[in-house]
Amino acid sequence: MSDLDIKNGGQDSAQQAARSGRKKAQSGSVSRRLILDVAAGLFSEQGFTETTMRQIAAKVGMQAGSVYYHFESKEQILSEILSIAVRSTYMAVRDSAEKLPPQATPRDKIVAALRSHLQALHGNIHYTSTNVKFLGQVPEEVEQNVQPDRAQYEDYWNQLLHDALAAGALQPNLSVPMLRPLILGSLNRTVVWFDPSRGNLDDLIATILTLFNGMWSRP
Amino acid sequence: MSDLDIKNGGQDSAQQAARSGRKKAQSGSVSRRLILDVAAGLFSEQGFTETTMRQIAAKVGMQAGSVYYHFESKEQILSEILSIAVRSTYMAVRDSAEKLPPQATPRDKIVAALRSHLQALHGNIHYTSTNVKFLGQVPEEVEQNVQPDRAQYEDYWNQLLHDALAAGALQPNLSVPMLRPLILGSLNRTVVWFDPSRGNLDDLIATILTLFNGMWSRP
Amino acid sequence: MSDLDIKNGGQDSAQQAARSGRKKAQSGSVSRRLILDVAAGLFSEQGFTETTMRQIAAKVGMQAGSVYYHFESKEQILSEILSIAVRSTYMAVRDSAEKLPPQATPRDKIVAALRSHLQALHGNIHYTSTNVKFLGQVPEEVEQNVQPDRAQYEDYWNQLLHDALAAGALQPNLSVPMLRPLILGSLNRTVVWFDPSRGNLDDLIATILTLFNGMWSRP
Amino acid sequence: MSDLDIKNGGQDSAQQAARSGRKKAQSGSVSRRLILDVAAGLFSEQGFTETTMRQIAAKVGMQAGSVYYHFESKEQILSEILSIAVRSTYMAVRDSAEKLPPQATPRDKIVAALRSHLQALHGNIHYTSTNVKFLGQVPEEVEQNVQPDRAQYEDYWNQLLHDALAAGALQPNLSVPMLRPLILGSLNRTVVWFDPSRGNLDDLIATILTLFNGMWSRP
DNA sequence: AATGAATGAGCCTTCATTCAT
DNA sequence: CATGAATGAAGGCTCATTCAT
Repeated sequence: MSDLDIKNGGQDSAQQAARSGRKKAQSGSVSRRLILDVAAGLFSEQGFTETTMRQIAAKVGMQAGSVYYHFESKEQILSEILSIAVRSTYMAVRDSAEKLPPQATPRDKIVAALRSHLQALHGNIHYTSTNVKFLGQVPEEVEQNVQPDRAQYEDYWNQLLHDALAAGALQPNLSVPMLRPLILGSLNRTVVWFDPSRGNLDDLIATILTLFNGMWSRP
Repeated sequence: MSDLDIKNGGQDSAQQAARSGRKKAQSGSVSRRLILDVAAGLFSEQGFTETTMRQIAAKVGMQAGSVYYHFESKEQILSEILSIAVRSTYMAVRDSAEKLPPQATPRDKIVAALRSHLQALHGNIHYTSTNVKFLGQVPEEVEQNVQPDRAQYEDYWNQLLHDALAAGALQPNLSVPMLRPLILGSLNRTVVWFDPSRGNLDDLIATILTLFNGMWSRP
Repeated sequence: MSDLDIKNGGQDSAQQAARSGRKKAQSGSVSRRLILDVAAGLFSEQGFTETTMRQIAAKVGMQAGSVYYHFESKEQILSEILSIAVRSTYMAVRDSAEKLPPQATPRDKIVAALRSHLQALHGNIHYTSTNVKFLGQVPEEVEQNVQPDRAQYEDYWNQLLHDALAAGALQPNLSVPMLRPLILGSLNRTVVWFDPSRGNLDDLIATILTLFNGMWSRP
Repeated sequence: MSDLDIKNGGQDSAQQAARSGRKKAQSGSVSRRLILDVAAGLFSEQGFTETTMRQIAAKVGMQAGSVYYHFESKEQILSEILSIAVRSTYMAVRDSAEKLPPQATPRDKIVAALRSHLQALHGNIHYTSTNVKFLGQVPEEVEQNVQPDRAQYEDYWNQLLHDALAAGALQPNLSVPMLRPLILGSLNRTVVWFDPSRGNLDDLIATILTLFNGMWSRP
């Protein structure tokens, strides 16, 4: 299981529910989203197992049993949170890299992606930190559910790095399969120790860019 | 709560029991150590809450109740695992940095510490990954118990980096309070994705040193 | 901790639920009251610690876990039983003493209280004997909960006896602080050995009045 | 189960152990008596079930397992405590009543017995209060063990009262089967509320004699 | 859509007891 | 005599989940 995450956010979680055709309510239910938000907050603070359905329900303002009208299980809630985290990060990162002017170099793209990943991470912290903190510790079934989303995002970074390597922008002795999880893991780990309300996110980004400066090939 | 941890861990107490040929009292330590090893393995794989005392006991080959002869609670087991992880890592890192020849530069020391931290991390993976994965998610009481050990290790790294900064070895715009958790967090995160049985640890170290090359001041 | 307690107990809350034809909320009270009744019976027969939640639940016809929907803990159940015992006894005793005609003497009041205390005691035996048997042996927390109720009832008897003493109805050398617990203790102890189904309660009362006849001042 | 208790003290508890012929040590072991004393203290303070073998052992200064060298079970300990309580009280009461001068009246005897019972009760409080508090709540097997001792003591009181009744010393309408448990119950209950370190035992006796003055036939 | 009530499986922990040494 | 270590049964309690209303 490698380190990478987040993106593309939730558009087909509704489809998913539709596909599975079961009773539950669809997409846009306000309650549904509220439950996800509340759950993401609790999961990221206390952990998945440590959070009870009753806690979630209480914070949403309903009874524990009522949550089951919107979700089939606690795991399904987690599953959707993780998907949202991965997809939304992916979308943000890809957008910021692709919207660069045509003359942007592979290095420019990577830098943009890096910055954007960190911004998405800390701008959506309940969802993303749930995702980051529980990587490799979620129930089998949930993992399988998010895996495709993760893979897609990983692939995007692989491509970014491959392009840069092919263009001679990276130190030639670097290997993408080692570099990608290393970079993403470093970024993701900031979720554990960096508090945007106490430190400046731009400072963090600057520090990371300085530290990682060694990856670029010397001119 | 910043990111840092681990080393050399725990073999001592086993050796200790072995060395001291004392008949009784220490013999129990065998069970004790066995429980810790087994628990560390299960915790790091499944999570603390997800691991049951019965699982631990079964793997050790005893009854669940029997574990309580050796430990007061499940939390105490976790607490000791974390302490072992942090302290052993600290010892290993400090030893490797301090045993350098006198003419070693601050940069040499940091490089040695980095390498040693990673080796300790992956050489004692059950203990260290329990520590790394659950940073910030352990029960209050346990956290308080390990906190002093964490702080000591953090301080050691702070000093290492401050010395280097004062000696002009680091980029002058880097700040230690940001750099230290960033570096340690990056290293620690490898616990989640790097598998020494599938990749080469020296390759990982080399890649990290290349990536982090940007932190040193240019000659 | 002195000796005193109990009365008229608990039928109220049932009546209350019945009276108020409210559809919901109170319907749960049926289970609640049933649990209290069953628990009181088991506690008084076997003891608090000796009684298991599973036993209570089984006799009520539910699962052990279900009891926790109605009560927070086993101790809370005990706590409510004791309160019901003490309060109901108090109410019964006070009512019977206060409803006497205006020309009733202090001695008449005490006799009425005595009789009423015994009737409450044996008319609500599960609750009251739980209270009597465990006096001074209940968990700290529970004790604190019932203490105010006990104190109130004790005070009532103190007043009864003081009035009689002041009116010259009692032997002048008797002291209320010694007399009150002695009398109430004697009455309460009947809970242990007197079985109304085998002996006649009025006979018991008559015997007690004869035995205690020494407390009144000789004409 | 009626109310009555205590006497004759322990003489054949040794015989008992001998009879049962099992491994355990006999009679006079210092440890044995120490265990009984400690256990009696803990039982009377905390209750039987609430007291653990480890607590007893710790207070005696040994390991839990070691207690089993002296006693076969926790219940056996309780059993012996109860026997000691009942027998020692019986002996004290009988002695004080029988040592009266020949011209002593039945009433004199009863008064002496009453006084002596209270003195034994509060002079041996750990044993006697264990006995008094747990009346009717001890395990079946233990109850059967003490029952003969109880019966013997009850019979002694029955005889005392019958003699007095036959001699016209008591109110003729009193019945012994009701009077005896009532008297003994009243006395025993003092165990719960009377603290000899805070009140004077002679005052208590005087108060009781005044209160109970109604039982004697009027001259 | 939501709730009150209950289920049932499982968890951590306690504790009397056993037994080889 | 005594202990260290372990057993195994049980206990209080939690919690995801269900379901009739």
